[in-house]
Amino acid sequence: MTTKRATTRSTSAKAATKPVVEPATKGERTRAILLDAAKRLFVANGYHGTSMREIADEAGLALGGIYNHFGNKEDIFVGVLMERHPFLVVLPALQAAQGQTVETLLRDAAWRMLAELGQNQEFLNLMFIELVEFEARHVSLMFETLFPPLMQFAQQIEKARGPLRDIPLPIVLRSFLGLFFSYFITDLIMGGQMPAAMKVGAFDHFVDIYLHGILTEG
Amino acid sequence: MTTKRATTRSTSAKAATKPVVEPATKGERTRAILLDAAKRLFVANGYHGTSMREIADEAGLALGGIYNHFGNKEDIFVGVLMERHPFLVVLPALQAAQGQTVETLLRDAAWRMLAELGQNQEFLNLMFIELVEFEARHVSLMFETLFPPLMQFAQQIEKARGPLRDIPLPIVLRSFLGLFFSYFITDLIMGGQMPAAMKVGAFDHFVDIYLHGILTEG
DNA sequence: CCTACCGATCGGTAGG
DNA sequence: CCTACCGATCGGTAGG
Repeated sequence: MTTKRATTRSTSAKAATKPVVEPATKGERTRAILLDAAKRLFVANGYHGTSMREIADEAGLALGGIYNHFGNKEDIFVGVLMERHPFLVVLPALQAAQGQTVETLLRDAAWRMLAELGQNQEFLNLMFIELVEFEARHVSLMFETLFPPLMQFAQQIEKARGPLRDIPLPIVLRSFLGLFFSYFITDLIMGGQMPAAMKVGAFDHFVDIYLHGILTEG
Repeated sequence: MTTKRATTRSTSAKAATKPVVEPATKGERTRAILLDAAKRLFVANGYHGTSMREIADEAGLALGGIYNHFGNKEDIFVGVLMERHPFLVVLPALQAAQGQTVETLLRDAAWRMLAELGQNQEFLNLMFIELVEFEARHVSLMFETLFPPLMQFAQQIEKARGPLRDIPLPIVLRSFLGLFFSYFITDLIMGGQMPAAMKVGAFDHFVDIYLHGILTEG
C-alpha cells in the first residue's frame, strides 16, 4: 500500500470485481488481480485488441511478471472465461430459482438471471470474443460444469405443476436461454438509438411473451 | 486473367460472395474484391486479429494498393459493415414478407429472414466485432436506412387481421428481431455440443412459441 | 517479480 | 498499383 508500485496500481485498479474465491496466498492474489485486469481490457477492446503490456499495467506489475502466473496470453483468456463466462455467472440464479408452477418457476429464474447479468452486461462481450476470435473453442471446457445443473433445472420444470404446450423439454430449455440473448442483444445493438417505446417494461414483456408461448393457459 | 498476379489471386479467392452491386469500373471491382476479402478475414479472426497484409494477400494485391481504395483499416471495416451487416442482409426479406393475418405475415417474414441469414450465419460475427471492438460506434450510420422499412413493416402488422394480445407494437417488433438472436446464438454457442433434441425442428418451435406468445388465439 | 532485450509483425507512407 | 521502407508495438524470454 505504501510502496511506489502499489500506488501506481491503485490509479488503474478501477471497478475491480469481487473475486470468485477469496485468494489465500500472495500468488493467488496476484493471479486474481491479473484475471480481473485482463477481463476489463478484453471486455473493452477484445482479445487481439488487448496487449500483454496493457494487462501488466492495468494489474500494476511488469510485463515479465505475468509469466509467473500464466504461460501465455491465451491462458489468461481461458482463465477469465472459466471464472466469468455468462453461463457460469448465471448458474447460481438458475439453481436458486423456486416456484410451484412452471410459470412461477420460470418467472423467478428469469428475474434472478436478469439481476445477475444486468449488473454485468459486459460479460456478454466475453462470449462474443470467444465466438469470433476463438471460434468457440473453449466452451467445451465448461460443459461438464454446466450440464448437471441444467439437467436438474429441466427436472424441476417437469415436476412443476401447470399445463405445458406440446413442446419438447429441450426446446423449452434452449428457448429459455435464448430469451436472454434476445433481450440483451437487441438492447446492446440498438443501444443509444432505440426508441423509448421499445424499452419500457421490455424484459417484463419478453418474459410474458415467452411464458404465454409455452403454456396452454394464460 | 492470364497475368501472374491474377493467377496468384485466384488461389486465395475462395468462397467469394456475389457483390451487392455489380461493379462498373475497374476501381470499383478492386474495391469490391477488397471488401469481400476483408469480410472473410474479419469474420474468421476479428478486426484486430486481421492485418492489412492479410487483406492484401487475400484480395490478391500488394499492401500499398489497398490505400488507393481505403484511407485506413477502420474504413475497410465500415465499408464491410455498410454492405454486409445482418440488419441490411435481412431487410429485403422483411420487405418481401406477405400475409393476410398477423400470424401468416410474421411466419412468412421469419422464414424469409432465416433463409437469408441461414446461408450467411457468419455475418453475425460482423455484429459481434462491431459490439466488442468498436462499442457499436458505427450502427448509427445504418439507422436511416433501417428505420423506414422497419416502420413500414410495423404498419403492415397493424393492418393485418388477427387478434394481437395487449403488447405494445414496438415491443412486438423488438422481440421479433430478438427471436433470431435467440435462435442463432444458442446455436452458435453450444454449437458442436448441443444435444440433438435441442436442434430438431428448433426454428419451427421458436417461431411457434413466439407467435403463440403474442396472439390471443392458437 | 523486474529489467532489458529478442525477432517478428504491425499500420501506414514515399516515391515511382 | 507495387517496392521498399518507417517507427512503433507485438508476444515472449534470459538472467538475475
